[in-house]
Amino acid sequence: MSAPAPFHSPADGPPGGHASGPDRSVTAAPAPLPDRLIAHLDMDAFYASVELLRYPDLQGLPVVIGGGRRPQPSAQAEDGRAHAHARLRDYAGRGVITTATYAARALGVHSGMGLMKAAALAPDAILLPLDFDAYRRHSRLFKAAVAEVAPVIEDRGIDEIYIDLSDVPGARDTVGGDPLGGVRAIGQRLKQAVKDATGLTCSVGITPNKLLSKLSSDLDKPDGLTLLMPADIPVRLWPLPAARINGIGPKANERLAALGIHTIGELAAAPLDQLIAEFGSNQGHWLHEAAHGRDDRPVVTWREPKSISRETTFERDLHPRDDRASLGPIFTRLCEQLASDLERKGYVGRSIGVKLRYDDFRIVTRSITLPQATRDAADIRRWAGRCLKTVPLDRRLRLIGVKMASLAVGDGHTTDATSSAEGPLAPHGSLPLFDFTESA
DNA sequence: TCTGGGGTCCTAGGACCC
DNA sequence: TCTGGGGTCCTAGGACCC
Repeated sequence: MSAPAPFHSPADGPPGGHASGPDRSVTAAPAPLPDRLIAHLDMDAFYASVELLRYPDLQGLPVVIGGGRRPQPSAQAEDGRAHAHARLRDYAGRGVITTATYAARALGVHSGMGLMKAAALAPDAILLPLDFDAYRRHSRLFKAAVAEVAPVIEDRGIDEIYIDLSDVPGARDTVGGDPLGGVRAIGQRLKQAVKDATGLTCSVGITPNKLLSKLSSDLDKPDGLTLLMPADIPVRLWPLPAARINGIGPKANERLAALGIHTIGELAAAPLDQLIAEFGSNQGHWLHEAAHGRDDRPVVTWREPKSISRETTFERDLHPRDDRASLGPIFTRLCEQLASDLERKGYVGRSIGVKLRYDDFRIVTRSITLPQATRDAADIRRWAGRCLKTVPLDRRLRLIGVKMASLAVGDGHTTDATSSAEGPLAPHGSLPLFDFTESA
């Protein structure tokens, strides 16, 4: 358990050894290589690219991957030709785009967009369902290929990784008078290894830290290789929108805009006091450091999971009372899936929680901590049911989920103490409460 | 006819303890 | 006869990311 905080608290102070401001000028001698050389490698339109390996005839066409829970309505016979694929216009349901090919992005659709909305923009785009097994297979392949070149890898999900190149042999070699020649060659080797192993392209950024590398891998997509060193920050970083910084989302971006801050350079020039006044000490300091390209988070090769969860969005909103007959079995199945996930991964947990999303998109959560860890499906179901009883169930639900936290490595044979308790939870207010968890 | 599923981390208040 | 003050655990909500 060595998960570092993603942001540096003010107590950590700024990382040492840096000049304090935007005062770099062109110098005659090349700057020495930084202490660390960190790569961020991002697969290009990953899910879509894996699908194009399978359907090469779709190359260059607008294709979106995504899906709802409904069967593809007009997926005709699987005769393997382009006309067999569903079109976006035929979709009906609640799915979102997971990945869009670059041709589809040119039509204005992007990941996260609802498929119904995307269909209005690009009705003729091809819609392919998700095939997670295939994506996981290719994910393992590209990560293994990278590990052959540079073994210190931090997993950031199915399609991206950080790689610590600091101690890779040759990384600090000067090639043809270029002090970055060695590290550039390693970047090219990484890309070639990924291509050889998977047939897929990726984009790589190499810089002194994770923050800058993440930004840089995005500067020349697809199939890019971008090196960015501290002296490049004013020219290459500061013109970018502040929201390009990993960790500045829509909310923070709006608050920055209200301060008249739109670019990373404007953020770098903002008085620290002003940022702290607006965002608090922690985030204020972090914003300031980030805008100056400073980040000393290490590349973390393994971390224990903190929680494991299952959730599902219904095809139509369900009422806790009227649709009790549907909700009960769905809820039970989520608990069983969660129990089997815990077993497969070798964890038990002490904190069981539920999550509901109402039809108006409001989310409520409830959780309870048990005296003993468990992974038993019936235990989970029982305690999650107790949590549900404390939630107002007075309007339709869009989503329900179950989560286990406070995880520990374990085999699940150490406890049965929680099995039959009637517990401490009191109903919430005076709202009508329905228990759809008990079979009628 | 908006808006998936699986995660991480932070904040903030209350309980409880020394 | 006010006002303590840290530290930790628990719970709920929210921002953000892939």
